[in-house]
Amino acid sequence: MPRRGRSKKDGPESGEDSDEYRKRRDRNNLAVKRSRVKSKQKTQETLSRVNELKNENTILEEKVKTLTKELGFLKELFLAHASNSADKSKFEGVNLEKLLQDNSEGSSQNNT
Amino acid sequence: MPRRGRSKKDGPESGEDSDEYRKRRDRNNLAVKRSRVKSKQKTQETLSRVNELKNENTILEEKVKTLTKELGFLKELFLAHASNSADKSKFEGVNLEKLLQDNSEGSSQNNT
DNA sequence: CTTCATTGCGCAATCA
DNA sequence: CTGATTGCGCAATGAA
Repeated sequence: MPRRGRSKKDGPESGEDSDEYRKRRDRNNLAVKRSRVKSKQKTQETLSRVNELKNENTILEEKVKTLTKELGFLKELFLAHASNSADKSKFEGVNLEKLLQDNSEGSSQNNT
Repeated sequence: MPRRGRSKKDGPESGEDSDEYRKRRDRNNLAVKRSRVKSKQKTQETLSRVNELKNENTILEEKVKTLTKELGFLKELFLAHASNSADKSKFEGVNLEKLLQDNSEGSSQNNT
């Protein structure tokens, strides 16, 4: 809300004569320009960020695809060999049946 | 550059009397508001997009991590079994040595 | 030429 | 008080 608490004349506020006024205005105009330049830069950076993230994303998706494929391949091989060996239900004590079933969501266990 | 080529009076351009002028101004002011609202919306959407992408990214990175771990695990298992079996250099005719070496870059082959 | 959209700019209010 | 932000209107210009 306008801070107009002055009736007629008790002190310059915005529309002053021409001395300090012009000086203030010029200063502010410069500040405004600075601020706007900064604002536009930020906008551009945000747009760039979107592109960066899109690219990272694409790369990661390809990676997931590749890894999934490899994993599937190894599992097939595994099962095939297990069939030929009668090791079916035990392979180093690993639950192959469960492990080889699906890898969409791996059980996260830190096995260093 | 300002198109002010008029000396005193040759035709209304921007600073007209008050009839059409005000009407034009009001219309433009509305258009400006519309435009600015739209602009701000777009800015917000871009920011949201950044967050969406960041999230997708995090999820994908976790997925890669998990898959990599699983793959490493299977490969170890594979090698271990191969050692105990003397199948070392042949396992269904697969180049285990190469396959199990590294999976950072899988050979992409569409095998439908 | 007319209309609406976009953009640079200055003013004033407000924030910090 | 000072600079930074922000809503707003004006005018130039772009686009249809």
